[in-house]
Amino acid sequence: MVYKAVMQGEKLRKGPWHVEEDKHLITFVTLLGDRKWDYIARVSGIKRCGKSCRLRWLNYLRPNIKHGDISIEEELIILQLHEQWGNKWARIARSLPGRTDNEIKNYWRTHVRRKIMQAREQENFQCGREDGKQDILFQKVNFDVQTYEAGEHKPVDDTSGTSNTSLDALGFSSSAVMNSPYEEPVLDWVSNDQSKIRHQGDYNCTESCISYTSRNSDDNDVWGWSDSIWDMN
DNA sequence: AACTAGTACAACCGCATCGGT
DNA sequence: GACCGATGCGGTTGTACTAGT
Repeated sequence: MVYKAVMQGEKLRKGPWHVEEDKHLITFVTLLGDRKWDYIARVSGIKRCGKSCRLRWLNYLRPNIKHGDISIEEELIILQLHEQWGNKWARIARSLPGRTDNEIKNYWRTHVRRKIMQAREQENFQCGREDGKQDILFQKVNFDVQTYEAGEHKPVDDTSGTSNTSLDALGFSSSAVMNSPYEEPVLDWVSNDQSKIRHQGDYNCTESCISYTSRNSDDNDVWGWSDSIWDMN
């Protein structure tokens, strides 16, 4: 592995962390707290800069970090909050216990943007499904493409008293959402959705044609858009 | 089996902001 | 108020892994 192991200044390491480094870092953060990173880097003997130590701790070693797949609830929250706040990953991460800004950012880039591009490719047949319906998340990512690429985000209108989009339409049972640690954000998103659709000029569909296709099965490949069609350059 | 392309994600970099002096 | 180091944040890069051919 040649992860550009360039030494910097006085032999500061770069690249992937070794188990021993992790152990060292955990020990010293436990002793000294997760604040004085330059100090920790110096006294611990870890040949890393404080910044690198902080990042390793926050994104990987910190207790209560959730590793593993982003759940559908979490994804919905990410979509909603991104729509509200734009690329404020740290802020979004605070609404998702155990998830880091880095993880959410990566997830957005690798999963959601791909869907956005797919949505864009299919713009020509919006609402063009045989049954006259359009996938709800398809609509959302289709919406997000404008806000993301413009580097802006539109505040979500207050939707008091507007919503009735059913959770069932999103493929969730109400109880599943209610029992979720993310209950509020999910419900907020659901309740906001109709007004968003109304206010979004590019939405061609009304709520009457909203549908949701389940992600977690082989039968529906709404998420399985193949090929990387997102090109940053 | 070997190669290639695509994907996931850890880690780095640069800039902005904060806090102490 | 200016300076400076530390910290936080978002964007980007590089490598490992996986699936397809």
